[in-house]
Amino acid sequence: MHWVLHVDLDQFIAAVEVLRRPELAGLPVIVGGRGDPGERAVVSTASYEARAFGVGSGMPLRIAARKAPEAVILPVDAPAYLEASAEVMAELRAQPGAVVQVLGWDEAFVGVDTDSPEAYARRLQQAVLARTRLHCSVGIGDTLVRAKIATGFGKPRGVFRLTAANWDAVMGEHAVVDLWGVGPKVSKRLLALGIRTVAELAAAPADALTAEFGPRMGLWYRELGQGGSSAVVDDTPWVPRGHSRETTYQTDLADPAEIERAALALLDQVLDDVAEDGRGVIGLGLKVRYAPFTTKTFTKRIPETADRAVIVERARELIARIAPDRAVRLLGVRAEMTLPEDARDGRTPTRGAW
DNA sequence: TCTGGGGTCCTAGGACCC
DNA sequence: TCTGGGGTCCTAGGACCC
Repeated sequence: MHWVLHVDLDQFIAAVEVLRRPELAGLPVIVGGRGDPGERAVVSTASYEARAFGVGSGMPLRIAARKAPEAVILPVDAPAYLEASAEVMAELRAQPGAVVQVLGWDEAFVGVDTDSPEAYARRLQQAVLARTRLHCSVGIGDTLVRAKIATGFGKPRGVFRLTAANWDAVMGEHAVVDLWGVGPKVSKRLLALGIRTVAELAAAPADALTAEFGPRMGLWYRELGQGGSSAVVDDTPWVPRGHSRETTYQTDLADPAEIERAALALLDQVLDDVAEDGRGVIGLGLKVRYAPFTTKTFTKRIPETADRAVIVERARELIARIAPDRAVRLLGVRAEMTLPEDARDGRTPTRGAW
């Protein structure tokens, strides 16, 4: 029988840091920003010991340091995590019969035909541990959505199975926000329709949902409430659609000339990233956060044939739209890229892989 | 509490064309 | 001046994920 496994490394970033600093084992460890709690930055990952103090991902580093004064705070070292991630994914691909779809640094779907998915999952955990000294949790499902949600019930270091057989019993009374792809905003709009639980979403009339969310998303949310339908793990290599760089400045920028310089510097990095992929630019985006928290985005199409000088010229047109009299806290530049020939049929895995 | 950085996809509305 | 229906492209904004 075909199964979808969802593999998720436990406290991945913190675990990688502890591996190379064994003296940190058992201590509260927080990884975020440049490791300086005095700066504007947030927590990337906290170890379980740090989580016991109420520290969690996305929390401002300053607050985290206040909650867990004893914690060791480390800077983010992306290349190290990327390397560890590659080892993990290679081990997943080495499992017998495994089709692997990577979702991020620390998680992947594994499609496999087996009669005992739990035994397969346990062997997979052992293999990953033996190769990387990292622990993971595994969700087993008959759909991608169920496997993904199952993992949360298996943490840490566990295995949990979620299928059509126990979906209602396990998830029916959960709030819709516990579903993968339903956040606080959609949750609120659903509540306004009288839908609070997963079971209520699963049974909601389609026309009410499509009226609120459109034909595509409306039906998708209902399917989500039912546990999803796709069970296809797609190992087609991921093709990035674009690149972006974003910086929050430690002190707000007020001088327009300085703002322009900062934006052009980000653009330079983004264009280097695009060039590294050997692709062209078909769109530009400029994101501005005026202090304190108002964010605006400007976008522009770019002819596929534009060279770097032309792209920079178009970018200047966007930069010129930044309000000259407002302090800027964050700038972000995004480039949308041409798709390579073999990816233009829309078959590459995206969110549509569901 | 005071909010990072890198991504993806969806929708609405206006411009423009036939 | 009033005016249908359908299509595509562009821009802005929203939402979500890790």
